[in-house]
Amino acid sequence: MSLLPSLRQLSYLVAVSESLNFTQAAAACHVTQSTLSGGIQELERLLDASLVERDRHAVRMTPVGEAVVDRARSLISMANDLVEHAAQAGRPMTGLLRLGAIPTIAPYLLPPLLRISRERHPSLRIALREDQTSRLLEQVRAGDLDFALIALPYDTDGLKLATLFDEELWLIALAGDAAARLVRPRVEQLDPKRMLLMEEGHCLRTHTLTGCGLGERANPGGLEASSVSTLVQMVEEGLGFGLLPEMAIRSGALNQTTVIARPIAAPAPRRTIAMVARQSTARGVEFDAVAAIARSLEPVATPARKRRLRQSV
Amino acid sequence: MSLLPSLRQLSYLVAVSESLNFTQAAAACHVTQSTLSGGIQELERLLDASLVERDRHAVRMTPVGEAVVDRARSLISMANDLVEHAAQAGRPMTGLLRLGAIPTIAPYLLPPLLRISRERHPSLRIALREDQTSRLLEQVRAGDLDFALIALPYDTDGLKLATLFDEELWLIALAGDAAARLVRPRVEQLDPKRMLLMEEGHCLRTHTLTGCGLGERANPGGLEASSVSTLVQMVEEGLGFGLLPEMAIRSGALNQTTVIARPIAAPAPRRTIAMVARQSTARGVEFDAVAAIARSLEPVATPARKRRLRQSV
DNA sequence: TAGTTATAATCGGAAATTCCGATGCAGGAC
DNA sequence: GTCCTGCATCGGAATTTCCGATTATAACTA
Repeated sequence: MSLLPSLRQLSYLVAVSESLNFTQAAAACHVTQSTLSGGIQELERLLDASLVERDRHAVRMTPVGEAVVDRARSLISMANDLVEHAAQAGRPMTGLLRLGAIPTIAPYLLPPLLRISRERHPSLRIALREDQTSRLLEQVRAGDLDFALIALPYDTDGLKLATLFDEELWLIALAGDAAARLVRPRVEQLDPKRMLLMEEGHCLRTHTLTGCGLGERANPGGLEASSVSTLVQMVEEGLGFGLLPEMAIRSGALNQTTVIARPIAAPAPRRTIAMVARQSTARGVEFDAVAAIARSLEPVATPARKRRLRQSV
Repeated sequence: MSLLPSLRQLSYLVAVSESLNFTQAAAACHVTQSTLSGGIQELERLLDASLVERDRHAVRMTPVGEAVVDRARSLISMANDLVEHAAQAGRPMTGLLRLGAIPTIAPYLLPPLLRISRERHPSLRIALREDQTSRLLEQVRAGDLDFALIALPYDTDGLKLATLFDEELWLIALAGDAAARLVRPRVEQLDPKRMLLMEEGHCLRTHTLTGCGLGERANPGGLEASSVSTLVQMVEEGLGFGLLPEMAIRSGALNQTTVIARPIAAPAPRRTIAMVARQSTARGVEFDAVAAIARSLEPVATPARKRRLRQSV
C-alpha cells in the first residue's frame, strides 16, 4: 500500500479548484496562503503529478488535477458521512434531515409525507428544498442534501436508490378539445403538434416525450411551461393539451379550472418515483423509514377510484 | 463541516477489527502498540463514540465500530485509487492489471481476451485469479482485484458495472438420454429430478435453477458438481442431464466425450456476462478497453452457426 | 518610468501531532 | 507468588503542520 494523502491536503486542492485563487482558497480553508501553497505542493510531490497549473496570469487545474478533485470531493463527503453516522448512531430518527424534491412531486407528495413523519418520528426535523433533478443530484453528491425525491428514468449512478411507486401520466385538456373527445385515448391518437411541454431541463418534459414515443426534438409550437400550474393555465387558454402525473391531478392541480383529465389507455406513459441518497449516507435508517412512508402514499389506481376521480374534475 | 478523522487513524481501526488484537494490529500497521492504542482512543474521542470494546478477556468491535470500519475500508481503498489514478494518469494501458473471473467464464473467454489485449496493448500486463463470484466481489471491493468477470443476475451494489453480452444455457446429455430426444427441448419438458447442478455457491447453480423456473431447493438426487468438467463427467456417466453456457460448449467443454448439446427453445435460460470494478477505480480507461475486447468475443449465435455447432459436438 | 496592487513561492521558527520506549496494571497460567 | 499476555499511560523525541514575513513576478496606474 502506498502512502496516502491527508484529507486536509485534498480539501486544499478542492478549495483551489473552486476559486482558482490560492489566497481565496486559503481563506475558505481558514489557513494562510503559505500553508495552503505548501499543502498543494506536498500533495503534488506525493502524487508525483502536477495538479494545478500556475501561469503568470491565472491558475488552472490540469486534467489530472480535475480527476483528483472529483475523487477528493467524494472522499471528503464520505468521511463526513462517517463522522455523522458515528455521531447519530445511538439516536436514529432525530435531528435535521435535508430533503430535496422536484417541483412535480413536492406539492403533492410532501404534505402527507411530512404529516406522517411528524406523527411517527416527532424528533425528526425535515428541511425541504425544491429544484430540478440535475441540481438535486449535484447537491446530494456534494453533501448539501441528505435525500432527494426524483422521477425515473434518470441517471443515478453511484447513488443509493429506492424506487417508491409507479405513476401514470394523464391527459389534461379543455372539455371541448379534440384530444378530450375520447374517454380513454391512446398515445398514438394524441397530436404531437398540439402537445404542450415543460421547459428544457424539466424531467417531466423528457418523460412526456419518451412516454409518447417521441424524440427530444423541440416543441413545434415553441410553447413551453415552466411549472405544472403554468402548463395547466396554458391548457385552460386553449393552446393545446398536456400530460400530467396522476398524483398532481389527485392533489387538485386542476381545481378552480375547467380543464379535465383523462387516463390514457395502456400502455400509458408512466414515471417511477424514487428516492436517492449518497451510498455512504449517515442516514440509512431514516432513508428506509422515509421511503416506507412515501410508498404508503402511492396513488392507488383502482378502476373504481379512477372513475370517481374522473368525475370529480 | 466537522473535524475529520485521519486516514491513518481509520486504518488503525480497520487493522484492529481484522485481528481483534491491538498488538498484532500495531505490527500490521508498522507502529508500536502504544501508538495504535493512542490512535484508536483519539478516534473514539473525535467521533464521540465507543468503537472497540476492551473486555478483560477479549477485544470486540461495537456495532458502531463495525459500521465505521466498513466505511473506513472503502474510504481507504478510494484514497488508494486516487493515488494510483494520479500515478497512472499519464500512462494509460500500462502496468499490472489484476483481473478475476468465475470458473465458468475463465477458461473460455480469457484465452482470446488475453491474446487480443496483448496485441493491442503490449505494455499492459494482466494477472488472473479464478474464484467464486462472492469472493471476487469481496476482493474487488477490498482493492485486491481491479476487475472481475462475473455472470448476472447478481448483486453488484456500489460497483462500476459493464454488461458485456448475453449467453444462453444449453442442454447437455447423452445421445440416448430422454432429455436429448427432442431437437429443441423446452424448459418445461426437462425433468427436474434428473437435473445435475453445480455445488452451492456456484452462480451457475442459481442461474440454472431460476432459468428453469425452479426455486433454490436442494437437488433431489443430491448429486452436485464442483466444476464444469465434473458436471460433464457426471452427464457422461449417465447420471442425468445438465445445463451449460453456450460459451463453454463452443470452447470445447464436450470434446473427448460422447455428451451432446442442444439449444433450448425460447425463452431459453440465459445469463449475462458482465465486468465490475470499484466505482473509484484508477483504471477507468483500461476498464472500457477490456470491456470492448470482451464484447467483441460475444458468442454470435446465428441459427446457421448453431446448426454447425450442434453437428460438431 | 516609478509606484501600487495582486498573487504565489519561499524560509525560519512556532505549534501541534504523531510516534516510540518504558512503565503500569489486570487477568490467566503454572 | 511469579511469569506471561495484552492494553493503557506517560514523558520526551521526531515529524508534520502551520504561521508570519519576505521575495518574486506580472499587471495596472499615474
